[in-house]
Amino acid sequence: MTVTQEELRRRFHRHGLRMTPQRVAIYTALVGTSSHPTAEWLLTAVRRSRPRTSANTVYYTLGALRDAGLVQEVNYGHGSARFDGNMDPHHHVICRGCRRIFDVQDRTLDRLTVKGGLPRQFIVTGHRVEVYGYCAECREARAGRRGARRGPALLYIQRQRRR
Amino acid sequence: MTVTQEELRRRFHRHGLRMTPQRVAIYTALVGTSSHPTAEWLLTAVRRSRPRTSANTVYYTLGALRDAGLVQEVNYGHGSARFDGNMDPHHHVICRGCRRIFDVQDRTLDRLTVKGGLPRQFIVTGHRVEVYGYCAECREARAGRRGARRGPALLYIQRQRRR
DNA sequence: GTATCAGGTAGGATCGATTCCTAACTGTCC
DNA sequence: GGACAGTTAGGAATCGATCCTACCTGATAC
Repeated sequence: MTVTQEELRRRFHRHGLRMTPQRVAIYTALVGTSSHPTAEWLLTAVRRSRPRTSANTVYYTLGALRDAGLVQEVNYGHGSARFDGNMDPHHHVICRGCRRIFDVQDRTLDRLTVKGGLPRQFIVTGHRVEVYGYCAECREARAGRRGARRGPALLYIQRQRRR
Repeated sequence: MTVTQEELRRRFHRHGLRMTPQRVAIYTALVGTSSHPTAEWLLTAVRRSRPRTSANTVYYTLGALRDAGLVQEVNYGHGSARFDGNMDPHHHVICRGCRRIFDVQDRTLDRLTVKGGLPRQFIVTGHRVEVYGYCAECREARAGRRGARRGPALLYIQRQRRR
């Protein structure tokens, strides 16, 4: 997705955010990818055009964009926070192998009914459906070591060794 | 929930886990609460009976229990990982104010159909629904500063009449 | 156009959760 | 009872994220 300079100005202005080269770079990089990048990925991306950008700026900016509702933070544990420039209603499919996050646009998931008891007087502001599994690339790697674990596979993610 | 010594032995043994006092303490503490505690909370709990238990042991044990499928790790970003001794299919309600996590048991949420395109050849192993909002205690604190941000209406859940 | 200044940036220090490393310890099985 | 792989403790190291501070600069008013 691309955003015109004018639309960019409007979005930033609406939330009282200054339009600096760093912010424009960070925001457009984020809106321009569907890869749900980490702050570090964005830092690297931004440094291609502005090598002296600091990590601090990326965190500060992402925080500001998040608070303004221009961007959302999606965390599934396991290391760094991920960010998503797509603010349209959508849910996520997460590969347990490579940890990639894919988008799913599905109207029916946007409207769910909770029958089971919510906590008393709980006000619902939103919800999110996460689908877990294995992408085409990872299913093969997994096919080898089959049967080692059976599981209510749902709801748990194997931690990846940090390298 | 409580677990007999015998059942405990069976569960540990099934996964080739040794039954040490530390592990028993950690596991029973986790199964005995519905508060989705952090590793640190568990460390404090365990140290009441075994003061010399190290943080490392808690992490190591939680990792082992998680990998064995006896426990699940539930992360919603914001600091420490949370753990859940409840392995029955259930979903979570998260208060954006105090960050508490409540359980929701709802059969209909366990069976969702994703119509929107999943990535090609993606194998689904599970899913989870997270409901966000504000608990009774936090809604008041929030009532003051109303209207500052409107949420993306997209993700909303219809609340069904409580039986 | 210039001044003004709150908001933004850089860079280093710090924090906090988690993992790594290593040596000592101990359930479990034979 | 002995052997040994799995565990534990404790400290060091790592890494993402935040804090602190001084400097800088868009945006607005003049």
